[in-house]
Amino acid sequence: MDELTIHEILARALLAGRIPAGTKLGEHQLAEVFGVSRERVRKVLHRLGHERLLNLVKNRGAFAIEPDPREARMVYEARRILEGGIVAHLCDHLTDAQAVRLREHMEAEEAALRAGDRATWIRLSGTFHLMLAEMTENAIIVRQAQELVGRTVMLVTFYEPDSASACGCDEHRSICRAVTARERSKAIKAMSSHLSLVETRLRPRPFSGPGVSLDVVLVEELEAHYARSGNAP
Amino acid sequence: MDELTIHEILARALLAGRIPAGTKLGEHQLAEVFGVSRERVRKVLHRLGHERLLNLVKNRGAFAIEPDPREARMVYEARRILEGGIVAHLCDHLTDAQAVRLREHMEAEEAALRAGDRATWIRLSGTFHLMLAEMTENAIIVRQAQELVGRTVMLVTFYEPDSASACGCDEHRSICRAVTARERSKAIKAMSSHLSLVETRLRPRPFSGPGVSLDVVLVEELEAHYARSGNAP
DNA sequence: TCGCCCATGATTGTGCACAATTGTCCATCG
DNA sequence: CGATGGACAATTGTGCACAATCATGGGCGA
Repeated sequence: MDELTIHEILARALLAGRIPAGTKLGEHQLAEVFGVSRERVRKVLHRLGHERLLNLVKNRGAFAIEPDPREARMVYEARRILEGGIVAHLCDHLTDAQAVRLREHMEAEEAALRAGDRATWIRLSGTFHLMLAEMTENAIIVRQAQELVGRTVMLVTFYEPDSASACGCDEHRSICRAVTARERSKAIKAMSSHLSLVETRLRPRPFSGPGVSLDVVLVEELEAHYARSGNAP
Repeated sequence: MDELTIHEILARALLAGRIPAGTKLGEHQLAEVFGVSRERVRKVLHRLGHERLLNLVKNRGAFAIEPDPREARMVYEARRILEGGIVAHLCDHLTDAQAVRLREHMEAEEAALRAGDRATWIRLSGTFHLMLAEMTENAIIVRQAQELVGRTVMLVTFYEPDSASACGCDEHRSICRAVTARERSKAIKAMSSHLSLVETRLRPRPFSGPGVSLDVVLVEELEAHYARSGNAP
């Protein structure tokens, strides 16, 4: 069991909201589940803490972060600023090929929505923002956008555990129109109001039961990982 | 010697370009200089590697990153995107108090330039961009901007070891004007062209001699740290 | 009965010793 | 003379044992 693998599994589980907020991730516990030594787990935990996916408390342990409304507002505002910069940049640098890719993506999104394929629609809707970031062809910006989008997904799964709503299609459409028309100010405003709308769709979640135990979740994630890439225990 | 202190000293030395690019930072060596155990240094080194201030090579060690032109272009473009988003945001959210602070900063910059106080001017010129980021009052954006500005400083000290040039004053002035006038598109263009100008001022450095040994540099940084905050060995 | 204090158990932090990997140098062979 | 192979030295990675720290619960006193 590689340490990169452990990191990937935990990060994926955290970002997908599989591990309830506030859950304590004990070093010994994780070491036993993954069948590795404690030090291996330690390094991964510290790395996840540095990536703001876990709360590290000195001499207490690592806990899955519990989003508070202040942080949610901060994340969404950061996205408005960063992604506003992205679309402004794209207004000046979008290539024809990228414009085609954008249009194709929009059509796929709308087709999935019309066809009632909710799963596909949610997935496409989520990758739209990352797609815009990738079109800057700037690794730094892509990483920053990924980090923010990841934290957004955590927020959504926390505040809306059931509905798992996606972005509005027409809002994406208007962003695309503004970018391809090279209208900088309009693109920024479209992106900003779109993200604000997404933010207002968040509702304070009624209650968050502990659900199943952490061990069970981790074993599930472990098996899911093996199912994804070469099933070798 | 706290581990946070070690991290701060090394980060500061790296960002200021005091440690020549490509320098190997051996764990045993650092442990001896700081008078701590090797594990303490290890953790700091890994953290610095995760912050992209060091190149970590498995089973080889940690090396001060050597900037290549590709990375320089990437950093400056990322700054154009991010800081473009920042000024666009400020166009809509700048308070009167912030506008006053901006104007005061500009006047201080120009005063230092007129007075020939080069050191002050360079410092003020460097904090201008961070000041804009802080005015978003968003911790995430501030951190991202700090990271990019830090890497820029590294690039500048690498490519222009002697001149240590700063930003152009009138360029800052025009950015301020556009922001306070709430002219979004003009502000973005001003920031973008300003950063492009700064980028073109970089010259491929003629030669990078090894200079003094790493130990000497570190001891200097250590003493500088003690001089800054409570001189206790 | 309520509140405080201390002992105890559990969990994380740290130093140390050993294992693994890599780079280098020298000898030997083609 | 150049190339290749192996052994050695140096450095990093890892597991283990112990120390430090914090929550918990029971006992004692007012």
